[in-house]
Amino acid sequence: MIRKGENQRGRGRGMGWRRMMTGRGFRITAPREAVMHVLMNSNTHMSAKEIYAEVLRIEPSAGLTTIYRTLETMADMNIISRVEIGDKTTRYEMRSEEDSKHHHHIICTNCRKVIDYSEFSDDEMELFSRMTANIEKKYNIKITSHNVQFFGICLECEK
Amino acid sequence: MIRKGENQRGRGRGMGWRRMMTGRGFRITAPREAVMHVLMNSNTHMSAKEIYAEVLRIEPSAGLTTIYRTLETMADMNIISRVEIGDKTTRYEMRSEEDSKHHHHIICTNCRKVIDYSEFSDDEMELFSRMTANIEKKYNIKITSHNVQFFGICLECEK
DNA sequence: TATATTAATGAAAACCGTTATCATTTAGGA
DNA sequence: TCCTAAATGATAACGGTTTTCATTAATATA
Repeated sequence: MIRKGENQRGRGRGMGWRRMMTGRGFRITAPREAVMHVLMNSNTHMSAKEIYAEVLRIEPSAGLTTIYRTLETMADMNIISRVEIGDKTTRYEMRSEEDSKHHHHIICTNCRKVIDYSEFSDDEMELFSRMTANIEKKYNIKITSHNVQFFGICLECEK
Repeated sequence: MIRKGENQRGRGRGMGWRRMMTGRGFRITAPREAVMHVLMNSNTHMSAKEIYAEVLRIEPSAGLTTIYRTLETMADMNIISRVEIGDKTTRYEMRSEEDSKHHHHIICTNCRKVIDYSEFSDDEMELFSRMTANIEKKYNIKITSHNVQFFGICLECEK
């Protein structure tokens, strides 16, 4: 059982979510604590069902519906990020200060494994902001984010 | 009714699909003709259901299942492209010679409208091939394709 | 601290895009 | 023209997600 406020690995980091929630009139509940706990202690991109399985170990009475609702809420508040990798399952990952460092995904089209890629060179950074600016001007649209995926076949699947 | 071989807008272009199919032992059937006809005369990214609705006007006896199978087949053969825009529906677009020019998508997160973006400057092109090479070396993985999406709010949704 | 208010929850059913099953039809080579 | 495997269409199944609704519980307030 988790005592509220307690958080081994996530101490300090990623702790702002409670304030973000209460600040917007949302309540701090046991299922929400559990979901955040799981996500903060995970370094992979988890599906709702995977998160649910972990949450059950902490909050055995939790329902899958609530997991979906919590993830939706958290993502809308930019506390976590949705990750789409091409199968029709939405995955999620933390987005606390440092973790939110912008990154792209490398996806194995065979096993759907995902590798994060965040070592952007200066010209990569610059090019993307230039592309964004170009698009905004040309199409008169406000770009809020972008998503870059590289597809391939990973080592294990290759052999 | 469509006569086989006839194709107003798609004349010449995109006509190679029959050969690609027969060459690989696939048969030319009425539903397949209809799906290709619809896609060749469309300039938007259509879902299976949208394509089905159009196909019914040409081949009223066609079944939705066949549409899904045809799209799957065509996409696997690189005759058409799958387009994922974040809702969980796969969309498709033609991929004949000129049309297959590599392009990215700008997606309105409100109405899910998609704008194609294909004006790649030389340094954009070069940067992407450099990124690809970097990733292949660093992660020892063979990259086969990439996907770039820009998200924002389109003009109509903005007002 | 007790209470009232309303957000949040969990169970169940509904939903929606897509896929599997299977008997029937048909394209295209013999 | 006939044969045979490929393709089809109807139906049911599937998997992820959302809706519904009665119940529970977090927090503002007295």
